This record gives sequence, C-alpha cells and structure tokens, in this order.
Amino acid sequence: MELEKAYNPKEKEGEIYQMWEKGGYFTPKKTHKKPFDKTQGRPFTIIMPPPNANGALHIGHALFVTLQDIMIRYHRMKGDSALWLPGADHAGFETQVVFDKKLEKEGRKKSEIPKEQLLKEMMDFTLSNKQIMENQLRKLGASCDWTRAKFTLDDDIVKVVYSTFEKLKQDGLIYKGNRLVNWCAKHQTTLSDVEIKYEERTDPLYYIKYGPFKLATVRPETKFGDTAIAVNPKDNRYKNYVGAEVEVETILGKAKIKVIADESVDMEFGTGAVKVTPAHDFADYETWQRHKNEIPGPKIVIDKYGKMNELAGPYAGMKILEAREKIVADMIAKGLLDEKEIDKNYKHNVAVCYKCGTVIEPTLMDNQWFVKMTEKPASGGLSLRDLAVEAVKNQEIKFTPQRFEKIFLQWMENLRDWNISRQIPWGIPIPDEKSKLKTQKSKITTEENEPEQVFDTWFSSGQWPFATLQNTQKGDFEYFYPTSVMETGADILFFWVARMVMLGIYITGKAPFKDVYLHGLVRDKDKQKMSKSKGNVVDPLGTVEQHGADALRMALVFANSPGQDIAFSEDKIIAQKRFANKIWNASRFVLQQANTLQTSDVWKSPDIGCLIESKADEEILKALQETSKEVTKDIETFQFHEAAQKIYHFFWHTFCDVYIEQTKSQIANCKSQNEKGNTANILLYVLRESLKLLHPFMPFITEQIYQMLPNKDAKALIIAPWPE
RNA sequence: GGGUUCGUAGCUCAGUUGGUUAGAGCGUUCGGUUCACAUCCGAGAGGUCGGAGGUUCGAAUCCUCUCGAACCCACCA
Repeated sequence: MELEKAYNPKEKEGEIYQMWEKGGYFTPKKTHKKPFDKTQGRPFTIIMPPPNANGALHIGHALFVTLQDIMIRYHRMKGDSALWLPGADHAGFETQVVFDKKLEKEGRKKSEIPKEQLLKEMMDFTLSNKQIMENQLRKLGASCDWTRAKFTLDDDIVKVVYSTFEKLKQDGLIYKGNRLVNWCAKHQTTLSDVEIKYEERTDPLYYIKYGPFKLATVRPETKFGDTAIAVNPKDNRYKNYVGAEVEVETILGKAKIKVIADESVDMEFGTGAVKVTPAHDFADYETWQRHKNEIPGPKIVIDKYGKMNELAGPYAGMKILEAREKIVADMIAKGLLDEKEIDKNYKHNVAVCYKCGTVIEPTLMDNQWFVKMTEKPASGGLSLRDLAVEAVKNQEIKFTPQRFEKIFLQWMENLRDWNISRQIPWGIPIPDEKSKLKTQKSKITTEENEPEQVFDTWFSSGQWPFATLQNTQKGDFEYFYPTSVMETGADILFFWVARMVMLGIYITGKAPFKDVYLHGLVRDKDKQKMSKSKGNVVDPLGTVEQHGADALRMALVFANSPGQDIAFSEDKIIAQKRFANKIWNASRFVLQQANTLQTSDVWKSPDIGCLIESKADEEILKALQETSKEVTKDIETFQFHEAAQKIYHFFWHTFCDVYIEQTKSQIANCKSQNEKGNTANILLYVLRESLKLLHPFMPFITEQIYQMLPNKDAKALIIAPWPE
C-alpha cells in the first residue's frame, strides 16, 4: 500500500469519525458491576457542559472538547465504561441578548413581534445553531455519545426542573419576595448577583442640606425615596437627634423625616450622616429591615425604564441622569446644596449589567422568585450553601487546580438569596399560581395579569448532571451518577459549578461529580476575551479545515496548563501540523520496512522481548514503557500538557531521531532475514503503542494509521487496549 | 478593603511534591541530507528564572518583604 508523501488531514477525518460513530464506539456498555473497582474497570462519566446554542463554536469550545475527549478516550481504551454525554443549552438570557441584537440588525422591534411568533423564531434560531454546533463537535473529534444527547428545553428536562422547583417550594427554600432586585433597564429584566459586575467610576459626590444635617450622596435624584436619616449610634455629633423627627426643607417643600441610629454608618465618611433610600439601594434596604418599626417602608421613585416616577414631582418622566442634573441645579439655586462643596473626583464602584454595561438599578419588586441559600429546608438537613461547603470540605469534590477550592468556599461565605426570575421571553416559564387559578375558575379575571417570567437559565443547567442521566437510558442514573469529572471554564465557577453542586446534592443526596477541572480562557491574539455576544470569536472549524483537527487539538493541549489563560496563535498549530506529518512519515517508513522485510507473522507473538537484537532495541522498548507510565500518570492527574509534551518528545526525538535512524544501519547489517524481520516487528510494535498513547490527543491520524497496521490488536484504535 | 494568578531564552509559554550542565515551539547561526518526512537531521548562540533578604548541604521551586501586570470577590452613601 502506497502512502501519500505528506499527511493530508482533510481527506479522511470525516470518514474516520463516521466509522467511529456508526461502529457504536461512543456508546458505552454498562458491563461493570457494583462495587466498581480498578481491576474490572468502572464507569467514567463526563457530562459535557452544554454549549450555548446561540452561535457557532469558538476556540474555547475546542479546548474543552480536547481536554474532555482526552479523558474519555483514555478511559475507554483502559476498559472503563466511558460516557461523555453531550448536550445543548438554550441559554436563556445569553441567547436573548444575541437574538435581540440580531433583531436590531434586521431593523425589527421586539415589542412589535407577537410573543408566540417571537418564541417560534427563537426556537428555530436555537435549533439551527444546535445542529451546526453538533456537527462542529464531530469535526473536532468529540467522541461523545450522541444517542444520549440532551437539550435543556427537552420535555423531560423541563419536567425535572419543575419538580425541583416544587421540592424547593415545599421545603420552604423558594419564596416569592417583595425584595430588592438588580434591574437592567436595557434588557428589561432582573439579574442575579453573579450577572452583575462592578465598574469603577468617578462621579461627583454632593453634600445636600437636610434640615440640620448635611448628607453626602452620589445620587441626589433618589432623595424623593428617602425614608430616614441614619447616623452611627456612637456618633456624638448627632446623638440628640436619634429617634427624633426633624423638619427639613426640600426642593419639593417642607417635609419631616426620622433620624435613626445604625451601626452600618461610617462616621468617617462624608458627614457621618446618610440618607436612607430603601427602594433603590441594597445597604439602605437592609437598614430599613433593621428599623422596620421606626420608619416608613420603601418608596419607589424610579420606574423600570430608568425614569423618575410621579413621586419626583416636576422631575417625573426624566431619565435618571437628566433628573440628577436638574435637581442639583435647582438645589443650588435654592441654597440646599453648596456648589463649592461638590467633590468632583469621587471614585466608587457602580454595578452594571455584565452583558451591556447599563447601570443596574436596585429596585423593589414583588413578583420575584428567590431561592434561599443559607436556610435549612423544612424537611431537615443542611442549607443549600452548607451542602456544597460540606462536600468540598470533605473532599467529596476536589478541584484542579486546587486553589479554586479556596475561591469556591470564599464565595460561599457571603451568599445572598438567588433570584431565579427573569422577565425575558426565552426560557422555561416559571409556573404561575395565578394563571393556574384563572384556568380553573374562569370567574377570577379581575386579577391583573402578571407578566410571564422564566427561570434563570442557570437554575435549569444547575440540575444538568442528574436531569440528563435520569432521562437517557434506563439505569443510566444508577450506573453513571455521580459523574467523574466536571471539566469547564473557570469563568463559570459561580454561575454553574456552584449551582450544580448545591442542587445536585440537594436533589440526589450525592455530589454530582468527584473532580472539578477548570481550564482558563483561550484568548485572541490581543489577549482579549472571546465571546459570542462580542462577536470576536475565531472559528475553530476554519483551523480544522486548514490544518486538521489533530493539529488544533494538540496545539491547544500543548499550550494549556490548568486554570491558566492561553493565547491562541497559529504558529502553535503549524508546529503540531508538522508533528502530524512526522507521525505520518514515520509510519510510512515503518510500514515500508514491514512490507519488504516481513517474513513471518511473528508480530502476532505476545512476547516482544524475544525479538530484541540490539541495545537500541532494548532501549527503545524501555523508553516506550517509561513514556507509557508517565503519560498515564499525567492524564490521571489532569496534567494533560505534560502528557502531550512527553509523548510528542518520545515519538519525535526518541523513536524517530534515534531509534528509526539506528534501524536503518541495523537492518542493513543483519545477517539473516529473520533478524531483519525482528527489527521490523519492533518498529511496528513501538509504532502501534505510540499511536495508542497519541490517540487521545490526536485521534484522527492515529486511527487512520492504525487501520493500516498489520499488527492491529483491536478492530479500531479507539477501543484498542491502553499500553500498560 | 479582602483574595488569586502571572513576571523563566528575541517572542509565546512549560517546569507536579526543592536535587546533577533550567526546557519546548517559533525565530536565529553554522554544517549535513534530500535514500520515511512541501522537508528532516546534527551542532551552536541566547537566560545572574522581576528585585532584595531568609530557610537549606542544595531554590526558578519554600518563607518574608518589594516592584510591575492581569483578574476575582466585597452594600461604604
């Protein structure tokens, strides 16, 4: 058989993938019996983080595919029941943002599209992206079990989500709160605490007169929502006022306001006295909660479009910044604010929407669903937070790199309740008691129709490991759960991993995975973060077309070290493309030797030792064994880059540069045909075992060559036995 | 305010529990080969491992301080 001189990845990759998929190799057999132990093999499960079905895969996806596929292929070859369960995420808010942009581009207004049609369009959009994505995963060589693929909007998954919602409700862990929420005026939805980020801004700090007080504030426009003035109880300056109602002159005329004492007030800041605006500030809201009996409740003065409402009198209808400017000017005019006292260089952090950067308006809403993170369930046991903390502290869940354990636990310390309501159309609708009532008793129609809400997408994906396995094949959950490794990006540790741990243990009683491996971000050439919604993604499929999936995968894993960001550059891929070519040509040489020198079928002999003719033979076999050991250890301990570099080095610089070169003279000097055959057989053996070690990293080229070997020890390399 | 990561060859980065002449890819210099390799092989140049101090027989690796870069968390108006 004549091989091309240069390796051409394009030709065969698709064919090989089909051979694998049609051969059923991706679908594990549940042959091992409990209790699972190392001697007989065991289930090894990875639940694929379902990519957001709102665009094409980016290079970051290629990284996770590579890392997870390495583990899966390794364990499959080792004889474990290796399940890699693929999926796709409808990605609620994320997809909504992408789709809104698409509408905007097309010059269409979301508000003018009937909801039913909008949802249909979004579903079409999502499903077509899902399709594209799945084919891209195939091109990257992902050996996942497509027969078990799940989508977050599958009926059975939604059912699980509803049942979890019900259980939480019955346990008193979910409540509909009249609570302060993070409101994004641009996206017209609330957001959870992890969906906001903080930006440092420089804004003027105003000192406004409040009767006998002077109060420092960045937001004078919220003064219409003030319900009290707070001072520190230890502050002697204001001692006499505490508990009293003071009369103050405001731009809307005279008013009375109560003075309260609260520990949270910093005497050093500003004047040591602070206005309390519970409807629009988290700290103030909490202050009010502590003084509920003394002062009036929150007064909302800003509406959901970010405009002042009727409580703002003449400023009603104005946008926040416009109103602020106007109010400041009017206050100066009325002598309520001294222009000279404005601190124009005041630096502070402002909460903004993580997607659009719009300033988040804390606002009071009464129809929002919250999950209690720190309270014990009615049926007994630990709070959601403590379930997760315990599991991590007990080492039921281990992190790689280890430092994330600390980060995880630290985050758990200061958790607030989780807002799971979103006011966007795209997502799993939150079951609404009122609408249920309506359908049951048609008489109740006076009730104001509540806007439909959907779950935070992380509420559903937070249940992914058990929700999927409970709805694939019968017995899957019992066999594959808890899963082995959760491999995902460090950037969604809080969004996703934390929620999976909490909900997973809460529902199933077991941590959903044993190991968490976190990779860093693949950044673009300028070290900028890539993201679909930003539109700066690099299409990994173009790279596959050009250089082959193996080169891309090897380049990614070569550059990766756990938890560290990596910069993507083409020369790394080209280097690995050369390596693929090296593998190809070494194989070409070995196969040629085998063809011309082979005299017997001695390579079927299990005892490779009796073929040794020279010191070189001995050494290469020793080096191979050493490399196998190291590579195995490195994969087991998640040091994939180390494993990749070791097998790379062995193959190129030990096998090719040293051993193959030696065999040339060795073969020439051999006395008998049999000796020559022996050498050829060692070449074949070392090549075959090397291909096995390389296969998790570079599956296509290794399988292609393996299929041509005369000394195959399995039907396909993908299921060939891993070297001891 | 708290925390984390990074600073190693011209560039991009590895270096797991401290141990002989500190590594890879790309680049670069010289030589060879085109008899598996639109190439490949051999040899070389290039690093006081951000800085200072300490622990140790021995530190890029551990400790303290310090400079520089990035990031995460946090309700200071």
